Amino acid sequence: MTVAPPSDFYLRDVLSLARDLIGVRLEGRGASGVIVETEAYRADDPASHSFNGLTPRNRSMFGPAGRAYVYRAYGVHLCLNVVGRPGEAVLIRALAPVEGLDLMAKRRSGRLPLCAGPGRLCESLGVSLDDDGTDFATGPLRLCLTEKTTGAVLCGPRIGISRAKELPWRFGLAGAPLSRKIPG
DNA sequence: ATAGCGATCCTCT
DNA sequence: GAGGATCGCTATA
Repeated sequence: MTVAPPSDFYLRDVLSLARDLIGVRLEGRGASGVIVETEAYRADDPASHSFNGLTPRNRSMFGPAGRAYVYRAYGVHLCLNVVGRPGEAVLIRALAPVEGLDLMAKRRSGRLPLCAGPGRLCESLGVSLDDDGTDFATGPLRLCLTEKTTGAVLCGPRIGISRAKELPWRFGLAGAPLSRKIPG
């Protein structure tokens, strides 16, 4: 039995949301994993896709909370976000694989790691651009609070951005398979 | 271990 | 026309 987060789970400060998504299970298309790494992108944040206002690409960031914002990065990979308050979102950067490891490996053509990295986990879960705007309670990708994994949560600077690099808005579960180690 | 680089293409200026 | 919220391969140490 799975329990979706209450609707107000997403309607708080995005830093708090990013921190609390650590340990939550994400399932999609025959595979699942526990979220172990996230990044927060705030409305007043120069690194956020929403910083310059509503555009066709980022419209999901201004839509209802608790939905997906999926975009293509570097013309190659996909990245998956959880939408919070208007203009705010949490990038899912790594999962600890739980179910459907065979399917993940097949989707990844055997390349490792399976889910450490935003592009990798999208490939493992079969995320597509069509998932943009879908609801995490009822859509093809679901978040489950059941048996939330707990542990020490570290934070450090975000990865791969050129602006607001210094802000410690990346969160990771200690000891988990992260995309990159968090110092400290 | 770390660094460099190409892939690939869409979005926004 | 520039520049990515990345990844995987290659080279050098």
